Amino acid sequence: MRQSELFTKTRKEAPKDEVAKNAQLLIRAGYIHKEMAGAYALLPLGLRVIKNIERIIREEMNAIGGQEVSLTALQNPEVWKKSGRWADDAIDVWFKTVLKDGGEIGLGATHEEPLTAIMKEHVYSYKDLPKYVYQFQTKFRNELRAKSGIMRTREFVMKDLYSFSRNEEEFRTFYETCAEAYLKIFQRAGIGEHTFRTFASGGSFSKYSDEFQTICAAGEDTVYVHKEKRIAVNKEVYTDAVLADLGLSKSDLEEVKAIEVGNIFPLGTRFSEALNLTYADEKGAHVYPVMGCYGVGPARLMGTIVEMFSDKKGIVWPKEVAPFAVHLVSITGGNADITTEAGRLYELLHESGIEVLYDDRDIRAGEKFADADLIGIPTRLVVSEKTIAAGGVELTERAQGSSTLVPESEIIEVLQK
RNA sequence: CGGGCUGUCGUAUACCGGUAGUACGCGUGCUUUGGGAGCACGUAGACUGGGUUCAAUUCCCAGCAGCCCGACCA
Repeated sequence: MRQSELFTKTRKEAPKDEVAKNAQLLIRAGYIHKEMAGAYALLPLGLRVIKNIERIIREEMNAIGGQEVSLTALQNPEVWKKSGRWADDAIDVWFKTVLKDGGEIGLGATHEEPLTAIMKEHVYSYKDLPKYVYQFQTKFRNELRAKSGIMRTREFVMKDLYSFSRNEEEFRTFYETCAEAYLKIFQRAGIGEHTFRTFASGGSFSKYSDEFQTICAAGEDTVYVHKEKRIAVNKEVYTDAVLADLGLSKSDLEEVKAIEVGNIFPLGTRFSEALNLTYADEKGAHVYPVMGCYGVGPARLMGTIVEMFSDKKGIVWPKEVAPFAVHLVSITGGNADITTEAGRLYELLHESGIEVLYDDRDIRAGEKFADADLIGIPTRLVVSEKTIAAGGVELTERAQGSSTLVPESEIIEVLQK
C-alpha cells in the first residue's frame, strides 16, 4: 500500500504513560492505539501483524486436526454455575453485567464451560471422539492492574483450543502433539530459539501444566532453564521434589526472566463431569471425555516479539510476522522521473505478490529512513538518483543494516529467495 | 486490593496565586532535498466538581483518569 494513504503517523516521542518498550514502540510506529489502561486498539499495521500471527497459529492448529469455531463473548451464567465458576471467588477476573430485563450475564474470560455444553449436543459415542476445537476469541479479564503495555490487558484475543479425548492415553498423545505444534508456532514467529517448554503448576485442575516461556529481561516470570535439553522449570514449582521427578539437577539450570507466551494444561474430567458430558464406549457404558486446554495470545506474542527484536531506531520484525515484506522508499529530491521509476517498481512488486509498503510521501529522505527503521519492515528498497545512476535498487536488511545494490532485473528473484 | 507518584495545546515539556512559554506536529509561503532541514507567519492547551482568596492552571478536599512497586494472574 502507499504510505501517503496510510492514516497512521509515526511520532518521535513515546507517550509519557507508557513505560513498557513494546507499547512505546508500537504506539510510536502507529501499530496500536491505547484506548484506556489495559485496552489497546489495533491500527492497520498492527492488525496486519496480528493477522500474520493468527495465520501461523491457525495453520499449525489445523495441521494437528483442530476445527475452528467462534463462540460468544457473552456468557450465560447457567453453564458456569454448573461448574461452580460463576462465583467471583472462583474466577476473580469476571466482568459481569446485567441485561435490560435484569438478568445477569458475564463476558467470557475463558471458554471451557460453553464449549463443553455445546459438545453435549454433538458427542454421544466413542465414534464421535476425539475432537479438537479452537477459536480466536476476545477474552475479558478484570485484572486489578493492567501492566506491561500489551502484555497484560483486560481485553484481548486468545486462541484457545480444547481437546476432548476418550481416555487419558489418547489425551496424552494429543497433548504432546500440541506441545510440538506450539514450538513450531514460536519458531515461525521468530522467537523459537529463545522459547522453552516449561514445567509449571497445574493450578486447581491438575498437578502440572506446561508453559511456553520466552527468555526476555522484560518478562514477569522467573524460570530455570536447561539449555541443552531445551526445557525449563517455573519458579513456582522449583522444588527438590519436582526436580527429582523431572530428572534435573540444579547445577544444570540457569535462572532467567521470561514471558509466558503460551500455556497448555490437562483438564481431566473436571468440566465433562461438571456439565455431564459423556459418551458411550464400545460396551455402552457412559464415560466422561478427558479434556485439555491450550492457549496462546496473539497480541502478547506480538508484544514479546517487539521486546525481543528492536534497537534504538525501532522494531525489527521477523519475516513471517512483519506487516509487509518490503518497504519501498523513493528519494525524489523533486525529480519526477524518480517518482515514476519508484511507482513502476511498486507495481512490479505488487504484481509479483510481494507485500510492499511504498513510501511515496513528499518528505525528506531522513524522515523516510527514520520512519522505515521505526516501523521495522525486514527489507527496505530505496530508489533515488544515486541508485538509478548505478543501474539498480538499494536493498537493506533491517536486521543487519548493510546495503547492497541489486539490478532491477533481479529484484523479484532476490526478494523471493 | 495495599502503598507511592502524576494529570498543562495532537505529542513531549516549562513557568506561575494576577496576560500560560518552548519544541515537535499541523497549515501557508520561500529556500532546501540520502538520515527526523532553515526562515517567516499562523493553528491549538490547564481532567471534573467543590473549597480558600479580591483573584486558582497554581493552594486545600473529593471524584475521575494514568503510571510505578507489591499482592494477584486457568
